[in-house]
Amino acid sequence: MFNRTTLGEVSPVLPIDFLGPVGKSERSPVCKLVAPRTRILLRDFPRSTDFQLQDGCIALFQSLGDGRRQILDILGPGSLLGPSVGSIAECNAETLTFTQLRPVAPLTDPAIGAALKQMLRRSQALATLLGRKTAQEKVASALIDLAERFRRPSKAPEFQKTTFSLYLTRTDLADWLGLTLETVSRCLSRFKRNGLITFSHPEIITIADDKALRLLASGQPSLVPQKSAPDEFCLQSS
Amino acid sequence: MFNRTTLGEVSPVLPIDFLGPVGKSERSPVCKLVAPRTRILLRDFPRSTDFQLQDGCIALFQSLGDGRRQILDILGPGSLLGPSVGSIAECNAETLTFTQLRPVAPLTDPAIGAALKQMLRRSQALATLLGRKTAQEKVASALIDLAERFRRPSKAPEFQKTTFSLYLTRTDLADWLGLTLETVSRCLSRFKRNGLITFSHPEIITIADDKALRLLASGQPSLVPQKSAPDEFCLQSS
DNA sequence: CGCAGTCTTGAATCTCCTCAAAAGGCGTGG
DNA sequence: CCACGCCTTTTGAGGAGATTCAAGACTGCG
Repeated sequence: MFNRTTLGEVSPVLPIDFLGPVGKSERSPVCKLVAPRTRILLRDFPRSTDFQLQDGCIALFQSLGDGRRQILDILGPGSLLGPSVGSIAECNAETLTFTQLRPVAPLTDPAIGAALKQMLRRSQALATLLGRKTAQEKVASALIDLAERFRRPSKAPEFQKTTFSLYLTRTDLADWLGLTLETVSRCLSRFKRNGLITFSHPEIITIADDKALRLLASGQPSLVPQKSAPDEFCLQSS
Repeated sequence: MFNRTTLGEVSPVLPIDFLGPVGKSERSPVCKLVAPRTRILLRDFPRSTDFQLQDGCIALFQSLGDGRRQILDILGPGSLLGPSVGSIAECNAETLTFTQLRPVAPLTDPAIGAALKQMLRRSQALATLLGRKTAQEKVASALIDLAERFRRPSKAPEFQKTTFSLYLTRTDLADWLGLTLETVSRCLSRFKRNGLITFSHPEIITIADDKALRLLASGQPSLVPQKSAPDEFCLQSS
């Protein structure tokens, strides 16, 4: 039935809200719980169904022959994963924490298109980050992105400093941002020193100065190119 | 009718095989010929039709506020451009040479999905290039990609060295590969010195040693990540 | 308590960038 | 035809940012 290792398919450790045991023969579309650092195989399963991340975090990545790794995206709750949208490129996926995957009904074409557009937009933003941002800007951008998607319900609703759990290690961040783990660590330390963020545990980050951090992130790609703007052409059918 | 500048909509200079004049009131789906370095507006035209590149070359790019630019893809003959697939992200487009755009009938959803997947695959490959390849590897990768897509019918079919016209300037290459124009120029000079490529005009490149160049390009992303491979999980519904 | 893992920090190195000048191509005009 | 200006490309020298190498600190776990 499985032509790949099935280890880790169902994690030995279950969180409280686990929906119930999953057996091979079961048909009901219950969530699968996957342990941290589990490789998810995207290729060679054209007949597999798609999944949606219920909870947790997954890294999509490509590897170069000599071990260099580039994380292409960090998937959070809501993200889709599967042959319709995920097995597109020559890439692997790995869970970064306990992750719940919910099987979803076959997607309609428009839904697939929408999901693909979302992934493409993020991929393009990553390319701009990788090609044209400095280390500081990269790390700031990453923190803002992660904070928005993995924000924790703040226990003290008064001050509203965003806190989130950084499922990525320094190495993961480095592989995502095209840096080394030392550079990432140095940037984070610097941000901490300068009061942009705070953390006592290395993996629980609090945004202390959201405005300054966003400024440092060098903003999203600007829509009005500063370069010489010669002729313009409206993309319109005759 | 046009709420943007129409300059450059129809180039004043026509190549021999131009299909005929294009008038504003014309309905027939004839090719549009666009002059080099013409900005093509992708946003704000949701009702516009899609186009297919008949001939020529277009750069898709994003700009950062301070003028930094990242080229996200180089489109060649066959590539689609338009609201269905092109106006996705916050990006602009610019022709790099005389370019013919052919209006196409509204795409079916599966066709849009296929086009998006193709774009996503290329975008992810670019991210890996930007994040994890050295300058030399980047330039070598770019040359191989361009050679495959813009190869010229070789006049001497005997030796079969691939020659292609490099529609990109050194600056364009730099903005695509996350480098500076000087670094690009130095890499090209080095490749020339080492016999990997030849060129007398800076924009007509001949691949002299395809094998060595591909080796230098550090290959396509490897499918078997070298990193610690812990558990694996087959993406399959119960 | 001690070990293994990750993270932090420092010093030296290197790749790539910045600044600068010179070379080459191309069109214009004398 | 050649001189001139403009633009892109090439090449060099120096410098900055990120990497590499290495040591030490912190955390969790047996």
